[in-house]
Amino acid sequence: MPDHHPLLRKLAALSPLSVEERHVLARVVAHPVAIPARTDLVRDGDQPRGAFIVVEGIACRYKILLDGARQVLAFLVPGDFVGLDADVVDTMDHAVGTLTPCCVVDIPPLTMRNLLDNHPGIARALRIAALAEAATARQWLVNLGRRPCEQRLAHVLCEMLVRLRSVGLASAAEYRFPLTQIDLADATGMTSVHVNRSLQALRARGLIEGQGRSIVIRDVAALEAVADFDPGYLRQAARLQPESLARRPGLPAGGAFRETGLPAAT
Amino acid sequence: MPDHHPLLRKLAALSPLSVEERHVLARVVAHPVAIPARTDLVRDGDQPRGAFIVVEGIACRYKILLDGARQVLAFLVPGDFVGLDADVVDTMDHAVGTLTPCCVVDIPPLTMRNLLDNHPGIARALRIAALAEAATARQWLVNLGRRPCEQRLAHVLCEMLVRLRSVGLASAAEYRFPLTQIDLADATGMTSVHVNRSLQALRARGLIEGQGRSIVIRDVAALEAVADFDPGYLRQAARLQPESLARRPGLPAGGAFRETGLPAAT
DNA sequence: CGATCCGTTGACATCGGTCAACGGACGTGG
DNA sequence: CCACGTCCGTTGACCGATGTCAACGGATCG
Repeated sequence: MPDHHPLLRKLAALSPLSVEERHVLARVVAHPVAIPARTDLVRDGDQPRGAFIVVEGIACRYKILLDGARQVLAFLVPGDFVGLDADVVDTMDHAVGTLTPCCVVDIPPLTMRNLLDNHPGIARALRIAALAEAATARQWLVNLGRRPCEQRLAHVLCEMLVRLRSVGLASAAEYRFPLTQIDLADATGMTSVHVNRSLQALRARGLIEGQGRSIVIRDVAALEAVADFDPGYLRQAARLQPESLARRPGLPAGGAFRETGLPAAT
Repeated sequence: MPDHHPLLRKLAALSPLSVEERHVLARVVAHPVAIPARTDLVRDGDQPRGAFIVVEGIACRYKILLDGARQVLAFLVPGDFVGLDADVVDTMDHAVGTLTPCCVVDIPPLTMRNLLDNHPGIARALRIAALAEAATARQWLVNLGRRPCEQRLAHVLCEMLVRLRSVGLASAAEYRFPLTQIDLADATGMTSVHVNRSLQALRARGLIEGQGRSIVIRDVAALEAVADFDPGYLRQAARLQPESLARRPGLPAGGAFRETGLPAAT
């Protein structure tokens, strides 16, 4: 049973799967559909019908503002799952669309029910995957809110390296990343012009190579340092975090949040 | 059975609760603990132990960067629940702390299990609440990535109006909001100086009143228009969304994402 | 062979950040 | 009760990062 399907790789890394569960997943994933680039998979305002898995290519969650600006909310790479909660969501608050040509597997609601109800290992793995996606969204909030542009880009590139590597689509420091600079801009809250210049700056610093279509990271450690990147949020593994100070530093010590044991009140 | 407890109000609005479930919740929530302002409830890197509910005051999820900058990821208001997934999260990737003095109810893991396993209505409501929180995070991504500062503030103020109103803590257009301009800045990716000026600009436009400690929205509709605010993401109700265009407008029509039926492949 | 779309570059504008100062509110300790 | 320290809101002057506008060339595709 070859384990190189991205979904299997990803889920198995999150929670142990029984042999049977692997077979079930392999069957679910057997018949992908090809979707051209720049095609909506789910539209904003839709009522979702079932779920799907990205098997090849890169897609994204996104929103369009009134003035037409687009914000990319998350990248979806092979192995990523959309629609875990389709059963309780009555209206999508964002869209999902392909950025490159993709292969996608559709999962009808009944299949979904079966996966969740009869295969606890799969259910658990999918839940953890959803938590990792939420953690990624938090990282992006930090990225957009508090990091200068060059660092934002570096962070996204680091994240994609780790995520693609975890499904076997990147080597130690290199991967194909056939996105437009416009796509990158919409993910990082920048302008495509400025993405271009910031990318050049990263190249000039010797941190990356490649002309956008594929990325080579010259010095992974250095890029992660620049980006303040900690891959911990992508796995669900223990790791060490810096002290959680309450206020920005530089302020007198009194500003730090105190700790609370939250004495149980029941 | 008075329904004015924020948690009950909130959950009952999301999913119908049986009388018994209301009683169970009322009991869970019976003994809140007072926590001073600026105190961590959960630290970044912690292993979460159980969950808790904010019953009074305002708290937040946040992260501290290497350079000490803080990004607020979400506000937590009375009725908000933290730690639904404590059973599968081994390490917190962010902290949770109070911004004002709060009352909080601690929920030990066993109580949690009981709620989720034996009270489907509660389980469902909590799940929907978690989805609403995720939707809010997406709104914030849009806010940080694509909106100018004044609009960001307006959006946050609109959001808080709706959220506080839904738990009975705001009138039609007015609520107490005892946050620091620094807190607001850390939530909107701005500087406190600029928050100050932007707030003044909103006041000058006649959109809001009040000196920060409490907010009066002069013209709710106008503020929502400025903010491009659609409250749909906070409830889980049907609503209409603008067309989901793929590319920014102004570009030739060809750029729009096509739609896909995703022909089921099983 | 023409349309597009994308990456690239330059000149320029501006939003929002930085730095610094000050006053008021509040709390604390003498 | 007063004096002091701290934190917060406010303002001004200044600056820099990033957006805007515009142009151009190469690649791709029909």
